[in-house]
Amino acid sequence: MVDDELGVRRALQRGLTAEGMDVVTAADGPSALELAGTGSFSVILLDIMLPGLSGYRVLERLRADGVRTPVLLVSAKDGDYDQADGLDLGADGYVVKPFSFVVLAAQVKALLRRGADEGAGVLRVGELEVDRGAREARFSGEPLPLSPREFAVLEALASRPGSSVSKDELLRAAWGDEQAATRNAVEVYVGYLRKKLEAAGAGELLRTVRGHGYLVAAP
Amino acid sequence: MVDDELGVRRALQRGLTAEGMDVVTAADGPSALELAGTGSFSVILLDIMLPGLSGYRVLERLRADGVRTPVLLVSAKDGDYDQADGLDLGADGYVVKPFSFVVLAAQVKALLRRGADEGAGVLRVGELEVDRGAREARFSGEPLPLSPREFAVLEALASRPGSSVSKDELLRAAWGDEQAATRNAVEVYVGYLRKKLEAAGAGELLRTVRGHGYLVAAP
DNA sequence: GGGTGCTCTCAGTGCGGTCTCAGCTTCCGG
DNA sequence: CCGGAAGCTGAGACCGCACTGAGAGCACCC
Repeated sequence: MVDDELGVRRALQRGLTAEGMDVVTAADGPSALELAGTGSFSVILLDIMLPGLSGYRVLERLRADGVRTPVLLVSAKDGDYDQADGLDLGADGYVVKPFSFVVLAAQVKALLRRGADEGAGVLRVGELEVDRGAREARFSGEPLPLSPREFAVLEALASRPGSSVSKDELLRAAWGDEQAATRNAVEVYVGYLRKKLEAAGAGELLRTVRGHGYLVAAP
Repeated sequence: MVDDELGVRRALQRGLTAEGMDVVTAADGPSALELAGTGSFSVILLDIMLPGLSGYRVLERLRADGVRTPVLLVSAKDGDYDQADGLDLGADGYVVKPFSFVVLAAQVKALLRRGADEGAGVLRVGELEVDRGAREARFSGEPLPLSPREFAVLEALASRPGSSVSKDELLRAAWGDEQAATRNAVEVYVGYLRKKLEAAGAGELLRTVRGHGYLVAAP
């Protein structure tokens, strides 16, 4: 957590620690960069109003250095700085001072949760394995050759086993942009996946939830 | 979403709908209270500057009535009203006008996510299970094949077990828009549900409350 | 330049789902 | 016991969803 005011650091450290988090603080941009560069954090809470090196600059440098840690920006009350700018620079959230601690904690938790999901190595659903690191899928040990797009769709589905994922969510997860393709593209790719899954013996793994989307679950 | 300006309502409704949310609007305090009292919302977006009954009062009444739905307050730009007051009254977040839509959506999503965790997955009424994640219903373990509309109706009923739900509320919950269909459609779908429930052995689960609506309760 | 694999759109098909209508049954007050 | 209102239900028309095969466009590789 990066803030130049001692009082803010103390208060937030106490509050977040009470929520079960480990908190490390920094008071200025350079030390924040140094700490963040170690890559050993799950979330960075970054004040924009810092003496010397502003929070924007810190964020910019971090992203330029390839640090992907989620960043929650904290801004001063008056809107001289634009939230959209921060989000464009790669921030994952934005909180305006003075903020409700509950909301702040909720945002941090949401980012933590997301990070925990993304970081996981191998997803398993029944006999199916989705190896996010190797970008490879296997069924009962046998490799399952998938194109990049097919893999992305399967990954999105397998990350929420037993839960239905809508076509719009799949577009967002596997295409990145909801506008990039039509819903029919999703149907086509589910068709491809099914063909390959059935050939591997995974018949009923990928089910249709009519009117909503699809889900993967062990039979 | 409660706001007295038609333009704001339209803009937010379009934007939030594009984010995949179902939005119902109200223009003043009393109708907001009436709608919110049904308890069928995940988040309430509440403008403070309302003619007649202010947002603060609406919030106060809601909490006094035991409505726990998360509330995101929206204030005018100048700080005549204090955020702390709103938070003390039981608000879960605060956004200052003029706000960035991206930020507003992010806050709403954060609240939705939190609510989704709490209200997670499976509603249970006696032997009946309504799995919101998989969009599937089960009775004594056996899957109960339902069409999307049937599922939506059952979900709305099961989310308030033992409590009568009016046909208009069901229209709002399962059709999204009160005008989308007639009340007779509700009767028809309750009929479909009853047929399938009886076939599964769930006889008296779905009862009629003459002159009002329907309710599900364990026998 | 031809070949290959991937992506995505398009148009067509079949079927399940949705919803209205009209007639019927049930309920309840008088 | 009657009549009207509320609720129920079978029939049927319409519609849009899910799926599929064909193929165009594209990048990459010999």
